Amino acid sequence: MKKPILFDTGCNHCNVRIQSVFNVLEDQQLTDMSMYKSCSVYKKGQYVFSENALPTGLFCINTGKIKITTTGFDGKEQILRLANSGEIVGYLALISNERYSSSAVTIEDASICLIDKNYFFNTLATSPKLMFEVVKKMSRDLREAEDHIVSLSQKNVRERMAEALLFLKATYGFEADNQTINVTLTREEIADYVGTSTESCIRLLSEFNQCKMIALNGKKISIINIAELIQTANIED
Amino acid sequence: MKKPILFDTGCNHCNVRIQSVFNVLEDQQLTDMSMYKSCSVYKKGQYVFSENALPTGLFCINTGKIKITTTGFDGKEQILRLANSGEIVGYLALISNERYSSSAVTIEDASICLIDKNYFFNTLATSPKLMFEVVKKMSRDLREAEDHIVSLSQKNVRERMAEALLFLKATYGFEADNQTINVTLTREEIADYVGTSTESCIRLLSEFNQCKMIALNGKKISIINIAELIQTANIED
DNA sequence: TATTAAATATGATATAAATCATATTTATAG
DNA sequence: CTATAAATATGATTTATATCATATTTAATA
Repeated sequence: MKKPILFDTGCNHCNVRIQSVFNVLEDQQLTDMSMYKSCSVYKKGQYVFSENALPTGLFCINTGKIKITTTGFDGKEQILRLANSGEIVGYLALISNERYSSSAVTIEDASICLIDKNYFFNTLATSPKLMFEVVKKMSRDLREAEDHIVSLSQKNVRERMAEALLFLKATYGFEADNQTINVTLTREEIADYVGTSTESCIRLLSEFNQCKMIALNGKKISIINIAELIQTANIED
Repeated sequence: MKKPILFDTGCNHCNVRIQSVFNVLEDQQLTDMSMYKSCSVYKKGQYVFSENALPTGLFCINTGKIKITTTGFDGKEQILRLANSGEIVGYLALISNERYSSSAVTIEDASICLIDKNYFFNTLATSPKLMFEVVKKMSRDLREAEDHIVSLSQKNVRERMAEALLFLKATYGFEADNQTINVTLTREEIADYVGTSTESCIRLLSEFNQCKMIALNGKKISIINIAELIQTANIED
């Protein structure tokens, strides 16, 4: 489980700190934090943490993308959340002092820092600002989970698929061409997020492609007609 | 929107404070809190707060039961959470400083306290213990939401229905007879939690009844064979 | 580069569950 | 206590979507 430590520029110089919950810390606090974290490189598909393991700290994504998955009832994978650089992952089990209820797997090469548990808790206790940021992060995640529940309960697969594409765009943005979603997922992974079968996922993507709502290029998905995609997703206003 | 204030025994004497997040406060703090809260009586079916409204404080259930619902895409109701006495409700919008994304409706006569927003935030800022309790509450809710997502994604209606009955039992417990679930919901409300149609809900309950897993008496549901219900729910171990 | 495995694609079929329809029972309100 | 509405119950029908099957393409690995 040892990961090669690539670089250890201090957290105060971290290029994603502005997007992270640690944005509220003082420079000195960030310098201190550097001493209680280690940064590791992960190849695509590697586990960052695993279901049932005990947390030893908080993960913070420096570069790369991660999926948070949990194993369902017949071993079927469920993607609960997708995370991008700057985001913290694995805070739930850490804070509630439980084993991980989900796993984190890189969906592309990544470098991820692990902040020591005790150090994090101490900082949390002495920095109400940081605590508040963490709480806001939890609020967003909970709100997102609730939206997901409503979708799964009330929308059909077609609507959820359109919604998922918009969600991917919102999470990872576009590439330089301003229309290709900046993440590479297999059809099966998309299906595992949408809550459908891989075949249905493939069929719907291919249908959206024929409707000229999206364009497909291997695993890359481009959004051509976002207005129609929003309409297909049946989003409230 | 004025509610008759029934009683105002201080929070330090509150009979549900032991189950609540405020359990960690000192007696003096609870006495202080009493001055910044008002307690109101609600009849069954009344709104405690409504989607899109702005929070003015934190609700804490003294007696009674509440459903947290959100309106889905064709006006269909989705039950996101069920709360019992001692629980705080409406904390998400309050903390993240947003409008309510869901409504709270009493499912039986209730008395509910409203703790002033500013007072709550001040207490939160000065009591790391309370903050930690709130965070733990959020963690539990998020964890529960994630479990719900996996169920909705991967289980069929029959499994989810069995799971919902076990969930109701876990949330509200049994009545004195030790087998009747201590809450009264319509079939439609159960369907709105499970994510199915009212008819399917009715059919499944009636089927479970015929299988002698449960017994039905009007709206009251008794669990007769919990082992088989667990098996039907397809719960992991 | 050859070989194997994984991912994508698409058709055919089965089935779970929604929808529609209509009684019947139980609440609610006048 | 009666009238009216709401909730429960069940049958018939439709439909969305999973599952099974198999081909093709793409990626991984030796």
